[in-house]
Amino acid sequence: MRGIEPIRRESPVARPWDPLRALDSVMTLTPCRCGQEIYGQEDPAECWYRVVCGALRRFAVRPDGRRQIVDFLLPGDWFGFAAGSDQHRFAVEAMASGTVVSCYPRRRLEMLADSDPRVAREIRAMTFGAIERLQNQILILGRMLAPERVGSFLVEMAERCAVQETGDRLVLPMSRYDIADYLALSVETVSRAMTDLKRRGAITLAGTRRVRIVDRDALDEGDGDQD
Amino acid sequence: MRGIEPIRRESPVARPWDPLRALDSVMTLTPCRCGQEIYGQEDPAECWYRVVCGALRRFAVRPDGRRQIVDFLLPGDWFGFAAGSDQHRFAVEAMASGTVVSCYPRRRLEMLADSDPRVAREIRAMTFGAIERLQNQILILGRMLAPERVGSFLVEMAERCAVQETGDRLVLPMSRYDIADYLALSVETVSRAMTDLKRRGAITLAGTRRVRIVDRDALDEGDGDQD
DNA sequence: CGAACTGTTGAGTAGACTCAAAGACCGTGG
DNA sequence: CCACGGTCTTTGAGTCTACTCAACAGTTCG
Repeated sequence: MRGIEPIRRESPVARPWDPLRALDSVMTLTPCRCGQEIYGQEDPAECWYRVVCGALRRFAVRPDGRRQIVDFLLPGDWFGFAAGSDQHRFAVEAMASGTVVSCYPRRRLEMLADSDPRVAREIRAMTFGAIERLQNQILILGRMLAPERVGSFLVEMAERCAVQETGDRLVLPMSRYDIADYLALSVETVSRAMTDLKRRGAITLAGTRRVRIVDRDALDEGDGDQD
Repeated sequence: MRGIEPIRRESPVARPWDPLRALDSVMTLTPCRCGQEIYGQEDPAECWYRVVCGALRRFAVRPDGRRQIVDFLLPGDWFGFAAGSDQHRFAVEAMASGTVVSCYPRRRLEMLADSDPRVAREIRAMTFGAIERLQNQILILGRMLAPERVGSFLVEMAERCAVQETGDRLVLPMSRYDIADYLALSVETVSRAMTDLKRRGAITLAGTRRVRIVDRDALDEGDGDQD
């Protein structure tokens, strides 16, 4: 079972009390095949989820059939808390084999939060994390040029994957199609932008998903005007 | 002092306990001139805020000088809770004269939340509201054609302003420039898209900010292929 | 080994951006 | 009250980016 060990985003350093430990009692683990649906668009929202390992995509399908990805979910990320409503607005699917998520019955979790302020704090922290991801995506979508968008996307992924130790080497868990549907670009444009960044010397590629970030500033400042 | 009466988004119907009442003790009211800054990008995040009346924009300014608006804030909306960090990532400015916001010291609010689960619930509800707005903006930015984006933006504003009673009549609190910076379009394109939707019969305009939605479906299905 | 999927590259087109200018609207001050 | 300056808004002309359609290379998997 290599590569399926749980990963905690926050390193488990001397913390007086681990909120996740307390939630373990109401949690169930679910392993997923690649492409497997966790829940569908408009399914009832009965559980909150947390990525243990692997990667997932959260998306909506428009009436015209176009798919729009709203979030990529990595180990440690929470998802599935529909805003107030009892219904999901987006579907969630595993992008990698060996993905495992933990499920927390919503009612139980809310009861726990009512009885223990530390759980409530943990829930606040998790929603703030979700807000940060959404804001980052909006900033990325606000870029006008395709290489800028792809570049800042790579920077965000690098930060989320915490690749400081790996020397800015990064393995993308998603396909070009996924990136295209996340950035609101066509696949061809994503591919061209990658080639562009490579030719420009901002990144190097080993295979299609193994990216090494060479010039971080060139990436998120856009393809810009520097020489 | 006409037009400056507080507006609650949730109608104050028979609700056993009003969480906002409990927060009033730590709250201070701040009236703002049009264009006035509530806080700046990277200011320390000491307070959370709530819009009492008026309208504000939340935005970032890029290194290249372009402004990107991340959220429009209307009466009842909370803002200013920076994700975990002690620093804001965006600036907030009033868009209308007669705007009033209420400020809640962050530490105090968190202490209140720890001692009263109903306050914690209220905070959860408010963050879910923020998440919903961000997701809507991502869905809008995901549209490929300018008239689609402007159209779905108008639908969202109509829903947020709760114009059911006014017969789909809507007064935009923001300029074309603000809309452009929200939709990641140029001002000219926003203007052309408006004229387009008008010519198409999806909306009518009285002045520049008074919009009447005639054909809602034509708006958020895009400019589409129907006839 | 073939089929399906993923990824890259090319050619042509359509939509959005920039630059430019003119018209509408607003608040101010004479 | 009206004239004025400034901002906001609209429209036009030309350029450029990204989309679509198409073909081909590389990979994975049955």
